[in-house]
This record gives sequence, structure tokens and C-alpha cells, in this order.
Amino acid sequence: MGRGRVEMKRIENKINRQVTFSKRRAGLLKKAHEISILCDAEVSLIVFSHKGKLFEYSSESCMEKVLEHYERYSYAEKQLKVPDSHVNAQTNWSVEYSRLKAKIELLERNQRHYLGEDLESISIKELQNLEQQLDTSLKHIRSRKNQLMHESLNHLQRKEKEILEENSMLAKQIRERESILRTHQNQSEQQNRSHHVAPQPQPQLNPYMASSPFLNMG
Amino acid sequence: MGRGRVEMKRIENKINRQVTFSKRRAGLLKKAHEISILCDAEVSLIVFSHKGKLFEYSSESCMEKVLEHYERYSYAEKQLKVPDSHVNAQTNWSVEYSRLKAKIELLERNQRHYLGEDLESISIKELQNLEQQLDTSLKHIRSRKNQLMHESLNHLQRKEKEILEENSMLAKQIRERESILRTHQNQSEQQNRSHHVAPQPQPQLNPYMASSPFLNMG
DNA sequence: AACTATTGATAAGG
DNA sequence: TCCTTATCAATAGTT
Repeated sequence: MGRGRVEMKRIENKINRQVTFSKRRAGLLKKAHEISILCDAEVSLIVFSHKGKLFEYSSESCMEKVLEHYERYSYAEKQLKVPDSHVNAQTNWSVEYSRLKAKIELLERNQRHYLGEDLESISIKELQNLEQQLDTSLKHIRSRKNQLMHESLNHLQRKEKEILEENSMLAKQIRERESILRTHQNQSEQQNRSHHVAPQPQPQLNPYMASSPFLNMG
Repeated sequence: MGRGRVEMKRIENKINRQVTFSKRRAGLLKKAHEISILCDAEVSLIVFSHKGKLFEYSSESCMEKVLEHYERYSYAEKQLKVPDSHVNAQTNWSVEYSRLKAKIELLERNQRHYLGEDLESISIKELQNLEQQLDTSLKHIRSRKNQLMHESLNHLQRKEKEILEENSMLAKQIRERESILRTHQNQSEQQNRSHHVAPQPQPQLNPYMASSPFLNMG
């Protein structure tokens, strides 16, 4: 297609290669899409340009979905084909990778169900199980929440009591200080009758201000 | 290309779809190969047929290589990180492995929470979020369950109606058969007054037996 | 699976 | 990158 036949080998001219790449890439992506629509197929196409730029097509909403499908499928195939005999380091990693991917896929699917999403695919029986499960979960969660709130309440009540006690102690100290000051004043008045000393104004006490300067008076 | 334009929608005819699938699949794989050769690109193509059979092409020796490249690339893109160029295959696998492990751990932790387990480690605020989340999930699940049960009910009601109609049709046919028989009996009696013919016993009709022999009476 | 009429992809050129 | 056009590969429909 196009003017003249093309030889099946790397296009050495850089510009030509770039142009052909972008044309054929568009065509390839289009055809990938078409087969997925026409034939109801699940398609994933990944293309890295020579320079390392990524282009991709996925028939599904998310590429990972197809890749996970692939990993699961090829994992199952490998399990059937290679019965644990001649395994090198490379396959070990691949197998492990596929296994983890499959596990993640399963967990994510479950999570969606726990979040009430993606429910179209599950049967009435499974829905009932799920409902019962979440009902039980909610009971546990509410019970734990109540417990925590009770503990929190108790803690606050203890704290309040402590602060009140401290408060009354501070008030007592203030009264003592007052009486001492008054005694001193009386003594001063007796010693220097010619001077008039005005009474000191009382500062307001904030009962919750733990770092009040009065604390340092103990 | 081909005789007449094709509409871009799922081919409903199963045979046609299957044939088109295998033709276009071959074309797609060929083109994927061609672009990888001509333009020196790294290509991976995964196709699952409607029935779930896998077909794949990879320009590299091993599909996993491309997928790994993809995962690294898209993961890096997501993380907005610059892909470090000086990493060997070993560290790649290690990084990928621990990434997956971490993901699984997180998912499993979440799952335990959704199942009302392992609640000691989470705060009141998180518990409240969880409670609200599961409450919403339960609403969705119950709504979906109700929908399914309604559909099931409607289906059964339609079925019942159909069966009742069939039933009454069968009853009508029986009445017709009876009257024909009676006519014949009368004729026989008139022709052979010397013979006494006993009335035929009525067979019991099972209303749900669709394959009743009466169906064949037209 | 093979054939073939027709379309659509694309190489080359601007 | 986009447009145009000549060419031919891909393929839809048929046998």
C-alpha cells in the first residue's frame, strides 16, 4: 500500500522512519480498536518508539485490566506447561510477578465489591453473602467506635476532674498569697504611717491555663 | 477494504464475527510486526477473543520484557518521577516486587477493615469514615439485590402467564377432541344400535407438562 | 480455505 | 504535522 513495495527491514533514513512510524502507528491503533469493536475482543497494544516514547491502546477502560488478565492467563498457562522443573531466575521472577499481579487483581475486585461498586457481575447469592458480611463488619465497627468513644469520654472526665482539683489548689494558693500580702501591708502601715499604699488589683485567673505564672509560686 | 463498507459495531452473526476476527487478527499481528521492524519500535499486542482465547505478539524475545517496560514507564509517569537510566534488570525486579508487595499489604489491610477486623489500630475519625462508607456500600448492595430479585420475579410472572395461556389452549384442544369423539360415538351408535359403547375415561391433564402428547394434535 | 471485488492504508511528495 | 494522490495490501462477501 502506498507507492511501490516496501522492503521489510529497518528504515535507515531517520525522517522517513519517523513519518512512517507515526502513520503506521495511527493505523495500527485504529485497527486494534476496530477489531475490539467488531469482534468483541479485549485488546491491548503497547508501542514504544525508537526514542522510547510510549503509545498505547486498550479496549478496556484501563490498560492494567488487560495486562492483569494477560498475567493471569499466562501464569495459568505456565503452571500447566512448566511443572516446576527447569526454572531459572528469570522465570522465577516472572512467575512471582504474575502471582502478585493476580493477587492484586483479586483484592481490588473484592475491594470494589466492599465499596458497593461493580455489582453488575455478581449473583443474588453472592450479593446476599456480601450484605451479611458487611452487616457483621458494621456491627464490629460500631461496637469498636462506641468503645473508643467511651474511653475518650472517661479520659476527658478524668482530665476534667484533675483540672478542677488543680484549679481549686491554685485558688487556695491565691488566698494564701493574699493573706500574706495583707499581713505585710499591715506591718508596713504600722511602720510608715505617713505613706498611703493602695491595695494591689487582683488579676483574673484562667483555670485552664496550665502554664499560668502562678504555677511557679509553689 | 473488502466488498462494501462495514459498520463500526459488534458483528452480531457469530460465524461472521469469528471469521472476521481471525482475518483481522492476522492482519493486526502482521502490522504490529511490520512497524516494529520498519521503525525499530518495541511493540506488544495482546488480544483476547470474545471466548477468552489469548493471541499475542511481542517484538521482543519475551512479552514480559515489554510489559515490565510499560509498567515502569507508566508507574514513573504516575509518580511524576524521572525514570532512572542506570538500573539493571535485577533492581528493576526488586523495585517492582516491593512495589507490588506494598500494594498487596495495603489492600489486605483495607480488606481486614472492610471485614470489621483489625480495628484496634484505627482512630475514631477513620472508624467513622469506614462506617459511613460501608453504610453506603450496603445501600448499593441492597438496592442491586432488590433490582435482581424484582427482575427475577417479573421473569417468573411472565413465565407463569405463558404457561397458563398454554394451559388454557390445551384445555380448549381437549374440549374439541372430546366433541369430535362424541360425534363419532353418536354416528357409531346410530350405525350399530345392537352394540353398547362405554364412554372413554378422561385422562388427567398436567398443566405444566409442555411436552404433552396433546401438543401434536394441531 | 480459496477467490476476488472493493476499500482503506500508506509511501511519496509538497 | 497535514494534504494529496497513486498504489496496493487487507479484507468482506461469496463459493
